[in-house]
Amino acid sequence: MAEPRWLDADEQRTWRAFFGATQLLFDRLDRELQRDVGIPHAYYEILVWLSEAPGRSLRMSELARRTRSSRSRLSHAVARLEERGWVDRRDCVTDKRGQIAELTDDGFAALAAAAPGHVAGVRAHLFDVLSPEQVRQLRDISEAIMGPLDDDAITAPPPGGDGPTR
Amino acid sequence: MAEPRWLDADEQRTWRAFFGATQLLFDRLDRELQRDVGIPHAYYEILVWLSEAPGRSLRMSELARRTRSSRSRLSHAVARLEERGWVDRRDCVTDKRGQIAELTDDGFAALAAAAPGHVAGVRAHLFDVLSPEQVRQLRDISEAIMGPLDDDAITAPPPGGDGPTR
DNA sequence: CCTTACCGTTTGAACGCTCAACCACCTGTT
DNA sequence: AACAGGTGGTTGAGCGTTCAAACGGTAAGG
Repeated sequence: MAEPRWLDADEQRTWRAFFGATQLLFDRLDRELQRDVGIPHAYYEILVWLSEAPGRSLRMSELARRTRSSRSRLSHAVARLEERGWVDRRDCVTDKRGQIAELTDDGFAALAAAAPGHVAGVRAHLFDVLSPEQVRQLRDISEAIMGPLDDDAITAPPPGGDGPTR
Repeated sequence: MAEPRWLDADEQRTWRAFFGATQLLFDRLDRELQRDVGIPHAYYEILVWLSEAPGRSLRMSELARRTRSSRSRLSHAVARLEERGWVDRRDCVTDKRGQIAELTDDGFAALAAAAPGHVAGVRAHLFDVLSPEQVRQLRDISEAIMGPLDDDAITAPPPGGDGPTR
């Protein structure tokens, strides 16, 4: 194990600010959504992706990919949304293993009711506190971070040496 | 409710990038920590704050404030860490309602073992993919976001903490 | 004192997420 | 045709977080 390279004072301040900002921001948005619509943000994302898809429907596996969710997580989530009557499940014709999730009219209505408030929250807590220049910077920074992580190898680490480091 | 001001194409791209980046980054760090140490990042934060406090101990309420956690959440978390033998609870002398959480030697050792890997992860997935200029920008952006959301800001950690740096 | 309101902390139920099975189906090889 | 290995999706147990309720302790006014 190599000697650790600690964060210097500047890096630590940046890290704490970044960590705190994202924690506060997403906590806040999640809480607002929970209060106004009664669902967590992850469920809202599912509704959004479905609403934007042709036929308001997507295969489970594709929906999982887009929401960056595990299949298991999505399965549980769609089950909940189905209980609420906001999503329907039907079999896939071309692949009998497949399931297709479709947004119901009630689900669409719920999303339409929720969206303005949520967008207002994103605007109020994010875009309104940044300059146009900073918004541009944030996009570049985010894409730089996302790039290396977005490899679809999000699953399991290679079975190689399992030393405590990594 | 007034007419919603939707996100334009640029804002949407920024929002999705930011959302995706933070989701991927924190998921990854959390997963690494869970695999290497067997605790979620929130628990790691508790250990860090305790290690930096004088006497390696803090009142529950103060610890909750610093970790931006609800009292309930912290209570559950400390109970778990206590089961593991990494934290002790004792009564507060000056206020009989109070409880004081103290990091045990085992807890300190666990943190010392965990920290290098975690810092390496933060470096690899965040700082190493950004230019120095971008790091500076990210700090400013984060502080701008955090400002309005942080109801009771946290003053810098008291001097003389003896913890392993983050 | 006694009351009333507030504060610090804990508790238990409900819920979302993770992880490790598991089943059904598809695909390629022989 | 048959089989092996991979893929799509679900299930249930276990854990962490939230929420509302509870309980003892403190503080301030009569």
